[in-house]
Amino acid sequence: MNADILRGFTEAIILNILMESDSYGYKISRKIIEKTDNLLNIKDATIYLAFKRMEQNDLIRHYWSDNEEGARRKYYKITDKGCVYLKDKCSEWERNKKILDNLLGDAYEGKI
Amino acid sequence: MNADILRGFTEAIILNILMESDSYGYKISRKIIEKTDNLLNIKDATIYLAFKRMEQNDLIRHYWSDNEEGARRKYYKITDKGCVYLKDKCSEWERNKKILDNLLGDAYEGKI
DNA sequence: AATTATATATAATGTTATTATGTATATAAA
DNA sequence: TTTATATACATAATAACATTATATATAATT
Repeated sequence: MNADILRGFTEAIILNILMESDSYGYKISRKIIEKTDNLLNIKDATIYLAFKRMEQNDLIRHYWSDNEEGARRKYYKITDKGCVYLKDKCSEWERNKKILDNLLGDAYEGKI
Repeated sequence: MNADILRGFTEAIILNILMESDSYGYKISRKIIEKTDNLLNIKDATIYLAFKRMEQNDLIRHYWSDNEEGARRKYYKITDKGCVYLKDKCSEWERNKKILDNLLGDAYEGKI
């Protein structure tokens, strides 16, 4: 389960989930596993580090849930700046897909 | 020109070029620029570091060109192991493309 | 009572790309 | 003829980010 190709896109993945609804670390972690049918498992630490970076850059903001039962949850909400960032990252992904398809696609076929 | 998405795929890009013919650092660097219409410029140092790693892992082997005129050139040739590695990386790319398309594709549309 | 699931957080480590820097030759421009 | 540019290789220092390891804490299950 090598997530190295997704390097630099962890934040966009998280932000896209936050577009659906506010959420928190543990739930996002589970959601990624579920959405990718267990093919991608972004580690907890990776997510919390991404939260930190994103909040510093004002892409997200947090609030604590006030539910008495259960462990406390730190919810995150995407900001306007976060929306713009996500949009840009989606464009970047489309562009990069074409580039890498082009660089990996032609010479290889049929030669092995 | 952010090449961060290509992290981990520099070697595959180089190997794919070496599938066409043996080549050397400077030429490969130019070829990537040409092939991507100047959208991707992998730095010299990145290529030479990749050469080093790949030769240590027996994915490529070098020989010096014997041309008297012009600066000397260190040619690289892909090995059988390199071919297998490239094949695996291409599969990984196809897999990761689906994963990231899935993670970026659905919630975003029409919401901004 | 012990284990598992839920939940957050940080330090240490590893990998890889970039920048900066250095060497050297050949060709084109001034 | 001197200078700049293109060709060609190489390494050290830096930066970014993902993972592993580790720590804490509560709730639910066995």
